[in-house]
Amino acid sequence: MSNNSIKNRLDNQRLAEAFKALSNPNRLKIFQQLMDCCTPGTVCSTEEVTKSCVGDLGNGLDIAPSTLSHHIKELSRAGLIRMERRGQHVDCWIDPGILEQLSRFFKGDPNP
Amino acid sequence: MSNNSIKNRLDNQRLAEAFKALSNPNRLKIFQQLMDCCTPGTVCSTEEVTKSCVGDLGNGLDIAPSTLSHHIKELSRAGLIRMERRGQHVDCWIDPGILEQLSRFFKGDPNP
DNA sequence: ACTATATTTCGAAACATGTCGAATAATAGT
DNA sequence: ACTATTATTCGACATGTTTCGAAATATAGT
Repeated sequence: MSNNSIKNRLDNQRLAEAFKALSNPNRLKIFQQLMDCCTPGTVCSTEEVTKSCVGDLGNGLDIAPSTLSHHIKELSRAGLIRMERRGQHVDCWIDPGILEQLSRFFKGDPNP
Repeated sequence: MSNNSIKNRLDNQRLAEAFKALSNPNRLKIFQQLMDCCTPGTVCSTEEVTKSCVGDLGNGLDIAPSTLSHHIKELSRAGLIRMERRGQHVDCWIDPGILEQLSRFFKGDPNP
């Protein structure tokens, strides 16, 4: 079976990694915060808000900065979010397309 | 935000557990097999097929029966699948509604 | 009762994860 | 250069997960 025929399709391994990234309550909260504040492909901080996404995403989580950094890196390695340095800060946003792909997986679509 | 806080934490917890259940490649394969063979709410084995779902779900996974049993229990504890004994076998099927709920989560719909 | 098949429970070993604090790097503004 | 802010890396420790094999349980058919 050529289950990799379509490039955009998430195979078993990549899917499992995405779910693993979301399996930690703190990481899931970070992801949800990004879902709330960022439309896919758009950087979280607008022009007038110069705060860093990384720092902001720790609000209400009660974890050390090193732990926050680690979680965000995990989300990035799993392909769920993107990050880019912007001065002192590092902006984060949800990978464009990943929400659609994961949503379709649970619909049982043969072409996620 | 005060009563939402508790509600969100519970939702967050339950969601994280669902994703954790799907974070293991073998468990994900089991779940996908159930997605393929079972429509939600319908027992996998039809009248003429008297095979057990639990035993069948181990096909092609190369894991010990005890490991398979453990994984299926995890999927059940996470609320992703249902199981019921039927004679010697234990039938498994996907929890009706869970696919819709998870699909909607990634669409950002405000839905329990 | 005995046997065969299907599934679960238990104990254990190897490995992975979440978390922290301390140290380090990157950048901006004095 | 110095300092402040932000974010990352590192080492460490406690806890959790994956997996197995052996033993136990459940059920059906003889």
